Amino acid sequence: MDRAPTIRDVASLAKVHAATASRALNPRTRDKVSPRTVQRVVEAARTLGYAPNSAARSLRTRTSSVAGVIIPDLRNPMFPPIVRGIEDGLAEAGYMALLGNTDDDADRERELVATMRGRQTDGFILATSHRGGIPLDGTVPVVLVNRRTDVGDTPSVTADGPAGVYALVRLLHELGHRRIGHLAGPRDVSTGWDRYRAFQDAMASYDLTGPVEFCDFFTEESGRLATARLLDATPDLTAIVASNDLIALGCYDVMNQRGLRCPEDISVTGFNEMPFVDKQRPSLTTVRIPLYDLGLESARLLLDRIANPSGPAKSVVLPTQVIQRESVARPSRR
Amino acid sequence: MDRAPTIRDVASLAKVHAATASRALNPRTRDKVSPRTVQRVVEAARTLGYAPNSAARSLRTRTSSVAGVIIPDLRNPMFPPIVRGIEDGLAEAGYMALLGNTDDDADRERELVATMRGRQTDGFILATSHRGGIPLDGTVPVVLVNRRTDVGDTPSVTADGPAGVYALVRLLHELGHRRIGHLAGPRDVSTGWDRYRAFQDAMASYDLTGPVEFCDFFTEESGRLATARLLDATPDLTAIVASNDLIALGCYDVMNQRGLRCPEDISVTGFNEMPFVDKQRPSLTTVRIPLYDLGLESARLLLDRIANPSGPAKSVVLPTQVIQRESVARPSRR
DNA sequence: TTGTATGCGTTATCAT
DNA sequence: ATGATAACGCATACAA
Repeated sequence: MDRAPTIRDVASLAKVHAATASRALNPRTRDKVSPRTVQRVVEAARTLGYAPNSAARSLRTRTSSVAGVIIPDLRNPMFPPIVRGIEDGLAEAGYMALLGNTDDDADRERELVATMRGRQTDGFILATSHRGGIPLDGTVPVVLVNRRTDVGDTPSVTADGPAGVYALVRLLHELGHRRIGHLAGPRDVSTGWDRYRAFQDAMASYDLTGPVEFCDFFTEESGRLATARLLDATPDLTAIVASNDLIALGCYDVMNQRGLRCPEDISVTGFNEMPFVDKQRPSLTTVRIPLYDLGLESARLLLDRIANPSGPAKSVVLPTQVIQRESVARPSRR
Repeated sequence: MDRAPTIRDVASLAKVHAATASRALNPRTRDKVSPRTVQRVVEAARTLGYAPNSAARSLRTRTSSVAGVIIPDLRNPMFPPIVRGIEDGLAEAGYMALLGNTDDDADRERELVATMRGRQTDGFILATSHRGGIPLDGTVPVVLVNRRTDVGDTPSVTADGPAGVYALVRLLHELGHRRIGHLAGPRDVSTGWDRYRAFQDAMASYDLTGPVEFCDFFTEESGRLATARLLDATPDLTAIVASNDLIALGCYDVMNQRGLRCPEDISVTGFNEMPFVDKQRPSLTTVRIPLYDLGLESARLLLDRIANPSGPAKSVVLPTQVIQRESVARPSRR
């Protein structure tokens, strides 16, 4: 278990000075070295199996080729595809991801950011969900994925949720539904809030208004509670637009408990196609969000920000797609 | 955008030398400094918002408090809970995880390991699945999670798959099934192979033998292909034990296509409870594997190995639990 | 084009 | 108990 070769070992094998070896090995400075020397150094590096010590490099250059990725909880099925996209995007530039889960705890988030900054993270991708400010002071590049802040000075990559909501409401309207309710997401989460507003707008465009109940969280349990309130307040609904799939599944549960059939009695739609919702009973109509691409684009945007920190704070919006399944049908007389 | 405070800033604020500040801030050397000095230094660090520069620390100590975690694909629902457990386990010791996906490509795996080693990774947790050797030379601590190698000199954390298979076969036998088939996982994956052997053993213990078809991958598509072969070869089966849930879902598909009902015609069991299989049609009987705990224990085991590299190569086996649902029933006359 | 010198921030060793 | 000093490996400004 002898020590790993350093650049001095490479240099002495190539019979040059360490500085020259460094220049020869770095693509950016390679043109300042004669081709023959480059050749010798590269050869020496290969035979020794040299790999640069990234700690030393980080210390010297103040960069690490590592990005911090902070999400609420990897077990939420939204995030694995996003994170995978992020990693693939970062890998395109030789970057790696340092992953942290906050469990939606703002203190934990601040703590993670601090720890990661101590680890020389070159930038952050935040997928945490609150609409409030971000725990960063603008001295380090940040990209938001699947969320925006209200003050729009942070680059973000989001899906066009409102367009998806419009499409769902249009679908239900075309099927003949007029009494449509909404199970909204938390008010302080940008995606939930955007969908709520889009729902109101879409309904208004058909000269309708619909009852709304807000969920405290994007969970089945919150969905159950809100569904109960919604059905108690407005028993004659024929369709329910849920702010995401988990809430829709909670809605399924309450409907089952109450002996209401889907879609015969009430049509239900979700949002954010989750794995296996096509195999639910009934299979769930939902909106597919290009999660992997959201991650991929956010990584590219971050790399762009790192390379060019003072550029404009671009935002990227990706299209969504309605996936119609068994959970919606024409309303029946009730 | 002024520079982050260094330990010298902390030291000068606390009116001590940098070396003393270092000792005061490091829990391991804190007892070599007078309590009053520790107090002053800690206070100074807090007021400055000091966070140690981990690149400098790594360079000096040759450790990074970072572990490499290598998995096939985060989008496989097995892995998010495992990775989350790993991260929580690592966090207990101030470690973070550097995550890499191999897509089951051995070259990619080697490449990732090399890159991560260059980043001063203190150890590795491998969740990749092949039974062959690992791409590491024994100079760096490694723990396998949810897999074993055939040469048992690498510490591992696995679930007791064979016990789960036994329990499933016993359940089916008690319900009255005698013609039970197995959709086995890939031969070169330890979990699949172990379950295959456990199936044979369990069947033999009831003086039965059952037809087996191997899947090339743990996917729905592989499950569909193998199910078709199994049913073609042995049409009179009353129960099918699938090597995991995805394969079982593929089995559902083929049964649907062929007009076979589950469980009326054939009972089906999965393995590795995946999210939402309780909401499938019919809800799937499966074996729950403590994925989060698998990750947590593997992190602890790795930390143990890092602290004590020459100790024995412990392996941890965690219990599994059968979750009985609608997909199994007494066999009907056919 | 190449060599020399220096410092990034931390901690281990030695001296006080 | 604390201070002084050096070294980890690399990249760069400057000199040659």
